[in-house]
Formats: sequence, structure tokens, C-alpha cells
Amino acid sequence: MKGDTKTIILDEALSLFAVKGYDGVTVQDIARAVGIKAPSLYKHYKSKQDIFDAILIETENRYKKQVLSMNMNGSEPEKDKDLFLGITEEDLYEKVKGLFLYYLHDEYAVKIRRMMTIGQYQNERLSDLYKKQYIDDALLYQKTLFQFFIYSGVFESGDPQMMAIQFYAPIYLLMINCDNRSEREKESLAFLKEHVRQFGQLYSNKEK
Amino acid sequence: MKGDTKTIILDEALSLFAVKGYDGVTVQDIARAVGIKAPSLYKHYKSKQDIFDAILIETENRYKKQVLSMNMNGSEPEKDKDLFLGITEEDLYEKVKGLFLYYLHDEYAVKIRRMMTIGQYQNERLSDLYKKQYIDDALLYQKTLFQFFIYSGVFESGDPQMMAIQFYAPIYLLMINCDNRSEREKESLAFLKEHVRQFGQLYSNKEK
DNA sequence: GTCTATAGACGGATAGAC
DNA sequence: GTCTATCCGTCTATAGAC
Repeated sequence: MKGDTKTIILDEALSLFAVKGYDGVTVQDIARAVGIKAPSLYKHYKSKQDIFDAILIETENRYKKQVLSMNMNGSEPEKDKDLFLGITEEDLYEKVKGLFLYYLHDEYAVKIRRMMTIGQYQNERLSDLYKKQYIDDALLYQKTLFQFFIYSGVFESGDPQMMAIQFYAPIYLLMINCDNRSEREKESLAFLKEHVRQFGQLYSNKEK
Repeated sequence: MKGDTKTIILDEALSLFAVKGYDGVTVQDIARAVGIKAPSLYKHYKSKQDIFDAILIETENRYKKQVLSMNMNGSEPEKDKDLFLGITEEDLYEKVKGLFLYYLHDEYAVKIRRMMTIGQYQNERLSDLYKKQYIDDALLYQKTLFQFFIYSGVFESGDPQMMAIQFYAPIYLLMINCDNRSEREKESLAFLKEHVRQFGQLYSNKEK
């Protein structure tokens, strides 16, 4: 049921906002992308701002669902612990690579990230959402995993928060590096692989 | 000679573009910030676009100068090698902290970074400049330093490109973390310090 | 629920007085 | 080099026919 005009408007508006920002997009631009005339938009949303707000609400709902499905609610990622416990270095890289490519290529994820990026200094909600998603929650998730790895003896002891920063930051930087520059992707994936390898070697418990 | 209207216009325009983006700022906004009426702007610049272009040219010139002054022209940072050669961990942290706080607090640097950030998907020049400054050149500089550290025996051998990524990425992430959220600064500086310490310990040559 | 027509505000930019 | 007055295009949004 995603083919209705009301949803198409949100999709096309997001595509435009993600490149040109709220002020750079006119309701006529949105209407043209949808294939209708501008006044027709107002049968679905009461204003341009209303379209923007609907995108934000949709984004927040999607993210909440994603967080719930990952059991990433600040407590423990019970499910994912099992996924990671007996993992090899190669498997870990494949997981990280999957997430990396998801954030670089998933249409919706890319557009939302770009819209948050370019609107963050105007709109506090965008700023908060970006930092929650790409910094706070990302670090919290990995910190919790590393805590568990240390507790379970897979990793040597260490500060799980520092480990999260040092593991995640290069992934984030390489993602920014490839954003809008897909020719960097191959090289970045090689760095990513080497990074995961080195991290595993550095912290894996050798006395096991 | 920075008090003339022509320069003030650029300063005020930059302040506005850095928050609201090109399309979010009107020539009246700029004029109001300068303290004149909008039509008077046109005695100094022939269009709004012309103001924006002048900011970009100024930015590019400043950056070129900075690169030259750092001898960061892709060859070797001859000057900085001496600065870093006999350095202690504490000194290295102070240097990194200085740069970190510069990029977070220097008025011009912050505004330019934000303008590049929010304009990057509309304007290829902004995108290129951002990635050159905050990714490519930053990594190149550190890679070159680490190469020299390895060559001179201060560091154990390793891949200097990987070392640059792993050293710089957490600094970059922590900076993004503190951007527009100064309450995170104290904590981030503590992470930064620990990061520099761990990095030094990991790579410093123990057989010296 | 789409359209045309249009209102009403505001945008960038120019003319011309001082 | 600043101002006021103003042009003209575009913008968001509404009215009303179909």
C-alpha cells in the first residue's frame, strides 16, 4: 500500500530535501516530482512544513522500530550477543561491511542521513536525531557488545567505551569518505577489512 | 583593514549561510546583519551568488595559505617532523587538543565547516573542499608523519595509512560529537587524551 | 483528488535621489 | 555608498470548477 499519492509525496519530498534542503525545495518541485500540480498537494498535506514534519515523524518511527528490533534499548543486546559470540574475524568483517554498505546505499537511509546532515544547524530535531543515531546509539551498541565480550572472556579487559570509539570512528570516517564518492568505496572497504582484522587481533584474548 | 563594509558583508553572510544555508538566507537578512539596506549590498557585490562565491574564494585562499604554512603540500612536513620528533605523550595530547579546540571554537573555521557541511550535496565545490580538508589532507598529513616516525624508529613498523585512519577517525568523531553540543566537550577531551595515550603506547618502539 | 486561476507575500535586483 | 521606491518573478496557499 505504498503506492498512494500521500506516501509518494513524502518519498519525493525527502529525495529533494536530502539534496537541496527545506528552503531549496519549492512545493512546485515536489509536485513536479510526484507528477501532479502544486495545489493538489494541499489535498494531502496542509502545508510544506506539514510535509516536512510528516517525514520526520516517519523517520523517527522507523528508527524506533529498528532500535526495538535490535534490542538496542540501552540494556543489553541479548540477541546480538549470540550472533557475535562465536564469530570469526572474517564473519565480523562481513557484518560490518553489510552495515557499512547499508548506510551508504540503502535509498531511504542515505536520504534521511543527508537531510539530517544539511538541516542540523537549522532544526534541533534533525541535529538530535543525527547525533543519537550516528554517534550516541552507535557507540552505545558497540560498547555494550564489547562489555559482553570482555565479560565472556572473548576479549581481553579494557575500557569498552574507548574500544567502541576506536572501533566505530574509522567505520564512520570511511562512510563519510565514500558518501557521494563511490569511487572511494573499494579502497575504503579494504581499509575497513584491515581495521576489523587489527582490532580483533589487538583485543582478542590470547590466553584462551 | 577588516572593518570595511565589503568584508563585513562577507563575514555576516558567512555567519548566516553557516546556519541556514544559501537558500535559507535572504539578501535582506545579510543587509540587516551588516546594518544597511538590501539595495546597498549591490554596490559591493553584483548578486547574492557573487557574495557566496567571494566567501568560497576567500576560504580556498585561506586554506591554501594554511597548507603552505604547514608544508603540507603532499611531500614531507619537514618543519613538523622536528616538532614531533622528541615529543612526549602529554605534549602530543596538548597538540591534538589544541587543533581539536581550534576546529571546534575558531569562529571562522566553525562557520566554514558548517557551511560546507550543509551545502555539500548542492554544491560540488563545497563537497570537494570539505572532503579534502577534513578527510584527505588530514589523513595525508598524519600518514606522512607516521611514515617518518616509523622511518626514524620512534614507532614500530606498521601501515602508516591505517595508522592515520585509526588515529584521526576518533578525533574527527569526537569533534562531530561536540559540534553544537559544548556540554560534551569535557568528556570528549578525556576520551581524546586516553586515545592519544593508547595510540602512543601501542606503536611506540619498546626496543629503543 | 485533480485541475486552473489567482491572491498575497516575499524574493532578488535596479533606478535614481542624495 | 547609502537610501527610497519600485519592478518583476516566484513562492505558499486558497477558491472553486470538474
